[in-house]
Amino acid sequence: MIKRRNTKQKDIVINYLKNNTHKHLTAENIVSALKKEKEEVSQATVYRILSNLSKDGVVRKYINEGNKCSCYQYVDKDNKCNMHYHLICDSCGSVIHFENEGIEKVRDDVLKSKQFDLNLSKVVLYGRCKDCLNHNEE
Amino acid sequence: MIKRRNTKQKDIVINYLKNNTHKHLTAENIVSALKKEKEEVSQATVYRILSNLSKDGVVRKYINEGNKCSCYQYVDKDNKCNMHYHLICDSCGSVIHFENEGIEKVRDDVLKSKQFDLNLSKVVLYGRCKDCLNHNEE
DNA sequence: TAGCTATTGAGAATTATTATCAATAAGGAG
DNA sequence: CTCCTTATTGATAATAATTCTCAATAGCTA
Repeated sequence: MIKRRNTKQKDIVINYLKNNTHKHLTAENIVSALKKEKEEVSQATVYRILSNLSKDGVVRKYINEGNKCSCYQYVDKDNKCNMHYHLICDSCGSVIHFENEGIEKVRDDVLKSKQFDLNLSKVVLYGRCKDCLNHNEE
Repeated sequence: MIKRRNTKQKDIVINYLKNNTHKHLTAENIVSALKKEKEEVSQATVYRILSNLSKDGVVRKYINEGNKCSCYQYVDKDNKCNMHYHLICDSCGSVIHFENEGIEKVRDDVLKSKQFDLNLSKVVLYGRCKDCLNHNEE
């Protein structure tokens, strides 16, 4: 395992993420926000830091919520905003938020049988939304 | 809604997908396989056809199972291979297959409350695998 | 303080996917 | 069957998110 060092740039990025736990931020969002705040962190470094933080479980990476780029969010267990799930329509790409306790049962099963700790705040499920079921539009 | 036309190219791609329902194929996989079979379908067309079929629900698109490119699979309800779920480790990217009936309860709830038809054969859940929980490696 | 090496910055490189646009062909109307 | 509208195709350029390169810098540990 690689030993991480604490750097000025890493602090800046983490700090920004901590102040925006209610948002899903892209790497580009972060880069331009920091530029506006005159914080000096290069784009490549932001990508690298996000990649490391994601591996370390400090931030959560969301892929494909309609966009083609990934979003990141600071992991904050006390934050209500983290505790919704996402339904994504395979047909039109729309995203619906929902809450459901059934998935917690799944988590227990997975943890026991597979020894896999399911991240409940990052559940993304696919299917077809009401509109697309009705008119089969695109 | 756009009216689709039946074309030689579309038939070729669908046919190939139907003969490989047990695999998760990338666009590139399909292009090169068809080239090997001397079938004449251009790369751009394969991408377009896959995009259309995905919107029409004929194929299922999987994003990010460790790779950076998307995979496609023909939707075949009688195919056992379609009926497993995926656990993806946020830390190391490894993919674990599992089966669990608990998710079907979630599906019922979502269908009732949100009128969203959850695709049970495309459930991808994130978390941390046993190995990463133990040694926190990357 | 010295030394090892993780990290950074700037820019180039990579690569999956989409857009462009003229040519072709599907399929409905007459 | 023929005409006509327009979806589709192919070749290629364009796009854009992310990764790579590599020399310079700066954490950490001894």
